[in-house]
Amino acid sequence: MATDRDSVLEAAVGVLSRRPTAHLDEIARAAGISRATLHRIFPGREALIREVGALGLRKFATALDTAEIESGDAQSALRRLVDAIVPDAALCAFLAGESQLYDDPGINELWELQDARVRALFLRGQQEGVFRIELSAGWLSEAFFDLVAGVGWAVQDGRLAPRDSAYSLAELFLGGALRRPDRS
Amino acid sequence: MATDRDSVLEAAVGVLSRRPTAHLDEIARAAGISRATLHRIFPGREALIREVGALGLRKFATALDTAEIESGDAQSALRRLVDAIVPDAALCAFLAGESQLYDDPGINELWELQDARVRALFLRGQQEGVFRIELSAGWLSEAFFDLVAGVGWAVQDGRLAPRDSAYSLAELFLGGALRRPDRS
DNA sequence: TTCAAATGAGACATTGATGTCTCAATGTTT
DNA sequence: AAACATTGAGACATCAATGTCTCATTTGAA
Repeated sequence: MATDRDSVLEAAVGVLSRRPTAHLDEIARAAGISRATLHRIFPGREALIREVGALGLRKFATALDTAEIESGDAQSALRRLVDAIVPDAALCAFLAGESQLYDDPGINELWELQDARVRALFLRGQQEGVFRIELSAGWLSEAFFDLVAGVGWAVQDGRLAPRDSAYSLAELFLGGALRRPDRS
Repeated sequence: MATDRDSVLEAAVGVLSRRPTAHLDEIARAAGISRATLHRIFPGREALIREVGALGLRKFATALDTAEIESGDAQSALRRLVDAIVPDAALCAFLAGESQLYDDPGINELWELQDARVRALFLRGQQEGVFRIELSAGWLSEAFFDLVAGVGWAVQDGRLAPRDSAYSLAELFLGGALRRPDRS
């Protein structure tokens, strides 16, 4: 089902999430195609970047669906989300770094939509008494995304083992850095 | 004491941390000088970026010094670090996003130095029984920096009130998102 | 095998940012 | 006031990346 376009986009992410200013030459080489073909698929750099962003948001939305974040208790939902999103953490890292993506109205709208779902998850968790209410749902949502992007970068650069990534993300975000003195 | 160069660099951070590809025109305007003068101070774009990076690392090192992260118990040290670094969070956001900065050996060495100090803080905290040992000191250090950068972005874009930033950062990182059921 | 489509390699033009220069205007020192 | 230094504005030249084109080669289908 992964069309030709998508496989090129995947390769582009690998390059662009590290160096957002990489030349088209480099992206084409990473995708195993020539610059000419790359240009035949995507009319230009701008279009390519936009498509990568759209792919990222599609995958993000799919992860939210897969995790069924609207169901069950909020903590389990968030843990499911972590598991679903970690494989695409590099894509999130790209989304986080490419702030100019959000100049595009279509992209921005799609982002707002997914972001609202995550914020709603935290709000729900706060109402359920699961998440802390001293921190705003907006900040929890933003910080979560920052950490997902951080995982993406760390894994790509080999500073974090992929095996550990979901655990490290979930434990730090949910439990914080402090050791709990009262683990019954 | 803030030389002319530094005031220009501060202005550059404001622009570059948002849009890393901003033109020199824009940076010059933000600094209130002409492109010609900007060019007289910094020989070129590359030099400017490098200087911004160096300023960021200098400020980061100063924050570590100010917070005396090598003294006292680890948790208090980290809280002092949060207070010391939050005013320069935008600079850290720039450092986090500009990965190509670390191609420069001088910059990279300076970064490694400061990063090692932060890692040592977490390691010490783990040995003191303050920080969780299930998460590696390296990951704690990286995640902390990710959140500092996240605070920088959020404050710059008006999504987080500067007043709340230190509290939000410290509480989330140290205590996590979960409400503690057993707060005696 | 043969024809059609897609691809890769490279040449070339275009474009936009950067780097360099001059000069008039402003500000500063003596 | 006069000499000096600094700045801003603008006109170029330069350069690197992108966009466009052609053509030989490969691939795939009939």
